[in-house]
Amino acid sequence: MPDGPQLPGVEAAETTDRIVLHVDADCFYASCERLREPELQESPVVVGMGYEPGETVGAVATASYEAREFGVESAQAISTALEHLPRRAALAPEADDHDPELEREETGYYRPVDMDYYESVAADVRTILHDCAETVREVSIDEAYLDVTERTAWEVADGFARHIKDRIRREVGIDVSIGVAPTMSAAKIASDFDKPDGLTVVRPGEVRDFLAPLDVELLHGVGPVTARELREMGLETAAGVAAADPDPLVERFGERGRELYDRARGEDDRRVEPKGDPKSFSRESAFADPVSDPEPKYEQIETLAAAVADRAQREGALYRTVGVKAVLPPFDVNTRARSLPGPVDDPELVDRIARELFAEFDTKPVRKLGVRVANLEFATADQTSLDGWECAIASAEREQPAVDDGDDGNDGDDGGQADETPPSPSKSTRKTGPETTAETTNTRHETGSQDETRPSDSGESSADASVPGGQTLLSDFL
DNA sequence: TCTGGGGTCCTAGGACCC
DNA sequence: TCTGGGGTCCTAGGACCC
Repeated sequence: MPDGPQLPGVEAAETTDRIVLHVDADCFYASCERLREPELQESPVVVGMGYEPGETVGAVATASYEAREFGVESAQAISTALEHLPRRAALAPEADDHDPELEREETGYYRPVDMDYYESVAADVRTILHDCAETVREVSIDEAYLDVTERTAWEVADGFARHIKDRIRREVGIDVSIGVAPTMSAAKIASDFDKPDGLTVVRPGEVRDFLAPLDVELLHGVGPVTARELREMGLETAAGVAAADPDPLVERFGERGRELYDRARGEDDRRVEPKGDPKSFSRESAFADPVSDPEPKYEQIETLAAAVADRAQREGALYRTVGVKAVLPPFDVNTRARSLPGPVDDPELVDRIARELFAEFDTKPVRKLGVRVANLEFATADQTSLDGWECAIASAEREQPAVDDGDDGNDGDDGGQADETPPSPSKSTRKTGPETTAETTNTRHETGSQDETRPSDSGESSADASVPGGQTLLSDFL
């Protein structure tokens, strides 16, 4: 995004170097666990899912630096992590057989993920960050960009960053690493440069030299696939990319190639902006072993659909698209989605559509399932005033439903959604919600398109669908 | 790394509209 | 009726990030 609206002659002011901080908590989940269990302070700590007895699927969410020395890494499978670092509790009962000294050194503590608690810690950190900057962009629970141009100057930027680190340690009790640079991308890399408890300042004019020796995969947005391709092009470091001919990069990677080239040269004119509303909500879960039987899979779908719908409801979001994900062995990711004519808040409909979309996989072995809602709309403050007439529309619909049907019917599935009559959200929970929505959609399918506009959706899935316990389901909707 | 969960963005092709 | 061009929306998949 460019710099926003500019009047002629104002550009000069806009080129002033920003002072951007990237603040990144060190092994955040593990730090949180230590916060409430100070005994864990010096020991290896692993936070993850799937360590509970009987669980076999799961992965490491965060490993403390002590644990990393044993080879435990983020995203590592639980089984691998346990090989590297047995859990302490598991060894304790046999303490007599072991050298206590050894135990202390070669075992670690495991704690299950507790997002609610980490959220509360993150909120405390956020308060401090907002206190220290004009603009804060929260990237994730443990990471944020700050624009502090108005709060400090380059000459004292390291002291300013030090102050933030100290405040967070003193008032919250965790360590963060901070990168300071004139651009977001350089600040991000700088915060990683000296982890943990790091502070790296890259001043204007130093960015390209700072980046030059770094491996390409350290550039934000370069993962294993892109790194390999870059190497095949003979580009190993940021300096290599920066000195390369940009044309082949753009040819190979499209827009990303251009971005890569710019970033490697230290060019990045993005401004720190607050994060907007979320774009989607999803829930997924894996089976210990691939499941072929439809029954348990539909049970999972139901659970996930309910969780997603509930989340959207709690966040005050309406959604227009419902999707599912089915991961088949070995790791074949399939997604299916369907959009509705208008935004809804309708848990039953989420469940219904998810089941239908999933039908084509219901007899296949599946290792993982997901349900998602997207195309979100959030009621904003000024929209709450619309609630009144939304209700009015809703009741008008009840009296003369034909109006809505006719309207929806003639514009097909796409195009024209944006400027058509405001879709009336079906305000869930009430029994009438799902029915209204289903009817609307139904009508659209039957009369809206005389020729099948989405054969794969409506046609096939209904044909071979055998939805357990749901004989009303399909007839209702299709 | 044989692979958990929650996200974002980009791309390509099809359908549709004018 | 073989057939242009611009634009948008939708779906599916992929790469990436934490």
